[in-house]
Amino acid sequence: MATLLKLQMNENLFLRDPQDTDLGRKIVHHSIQLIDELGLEAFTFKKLSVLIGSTEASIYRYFENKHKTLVYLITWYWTWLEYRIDFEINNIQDPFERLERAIMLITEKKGYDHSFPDVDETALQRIVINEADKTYLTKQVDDDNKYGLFKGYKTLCNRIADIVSEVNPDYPYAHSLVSTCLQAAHQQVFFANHLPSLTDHAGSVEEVYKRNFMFIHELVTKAIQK
Amino acid sequence: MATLLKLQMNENLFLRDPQDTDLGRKIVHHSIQLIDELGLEAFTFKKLSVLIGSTEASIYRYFENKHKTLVYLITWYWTWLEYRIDFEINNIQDPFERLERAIMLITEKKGYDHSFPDVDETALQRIVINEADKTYLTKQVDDDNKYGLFKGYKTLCNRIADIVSEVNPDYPYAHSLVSTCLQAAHQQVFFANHLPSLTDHAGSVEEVYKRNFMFIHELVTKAIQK
DNA sequence: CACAAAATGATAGTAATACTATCACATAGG
DNA sequence: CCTATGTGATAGTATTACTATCATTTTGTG
Repeated sequence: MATLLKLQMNENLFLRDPQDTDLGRKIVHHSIQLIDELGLEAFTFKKLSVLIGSTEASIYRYFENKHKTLVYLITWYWTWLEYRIDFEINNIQDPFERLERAIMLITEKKGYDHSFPDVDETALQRIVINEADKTYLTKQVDDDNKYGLFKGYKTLCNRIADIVSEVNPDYPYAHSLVSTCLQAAHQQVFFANHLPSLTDHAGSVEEVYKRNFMFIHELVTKAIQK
Repeated sequence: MATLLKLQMNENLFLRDPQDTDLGRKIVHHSIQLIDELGLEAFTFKKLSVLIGSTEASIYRYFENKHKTLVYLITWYWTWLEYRIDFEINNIQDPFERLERAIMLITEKKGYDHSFPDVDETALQRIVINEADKTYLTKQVDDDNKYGLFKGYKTLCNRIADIVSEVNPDYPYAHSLVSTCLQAAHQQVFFANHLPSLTDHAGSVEEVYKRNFMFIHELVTKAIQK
């Protein structure tokens, strides 16, 4: 039986902490379900309120708007991913092996994590694939950044860039390389599903993920080779 | 004096060809200006119609909705970029040099091209940086793809992937590598402007673009090295 | 257990958005 | 000249993205 855990989230992501109440947890759980099902554009607080048998007004007490809700969910995912990387490479000494494990974790298909019963990580990974870029591709990106809304992503990126620098301290593009690979990790899956001529990954879902791991692993390895 | 040119666009991108009439050209010209200024979310046909002294109804006769308008503009950019690559590498024999020129063209900051007087390529490049991913990150991506709306992007990607394969026919991820680099080419600029801890590119605008060229050039070169 | 405080629900209302429809007017080409 | 096409003017609708108010329920604390 897994230990129940709670990830610490930046307070500017919400008005009332959704992890603290029944309604809050319902909002998180069902917004994942509904964004996955409808996509961000068709997702509304009205539809969500009907789904969970509550009201728009109540949901607005937790999240300022649907954009902040998305940023919250996506940030939760990055924070969770960083936690999993930390956990897994904790007692590995060899920097290169640490890097390999990290690449494995960012490129693998996610399953349900029993430590977080309200979050369907499989659905959330699909949301990351389809919607994550929309968190920052807005006119308010600088404001949002000022309030620390992207700290989860930046911390994750820096964490992995540090490992890159452990392997090769002279490689000058560690951050660019990692942010590029984090992007490719989900973008290539999207392309394999919808615009297959933009990738070389084909076959079953498992094969796509496996091939994507090999592509990114090789890309990173060669890029930072001394 | 430059020759005036017209890029052939997929007919499913519009209801009436905006390149054929005064109003159409005004719509293209000012939608670039307005999306650049307001961002896609705040851009509306109402605001555009006021700006060009026309009406919403008239604009709807050219484009089905603002999403299609964006796809049209972004596709125009990819088509233009491919034309420029073709033009520039036309009489270069060495595959590696052809590839280098292509990477230069996808990563360089764009200036105004007098062959297309209605299009402000500098503003359009900013739109590509901020909004391009939104063309396909939607629930209707498969429908849109069926109607050929992404052909411009796919053709460009394949064109460059072919050059990659000329340099190294055994590299198995030519398409993935190119789509990843096309993405990085604008994403890294966005990060340098708004989320600088996600890149290693800093300094003046010119330095950011130059460093990004070097990053991507090195990434590709090492990736496809035999 | 009582009571105050906090959370939720019910309801209403508003400005803006994303369209669609209709009809009149302009004009451009054959 | 006259017809077809394009454009403008105007109106209307359902939905969205909120905000506000007040009643009711739940909860934590003394």
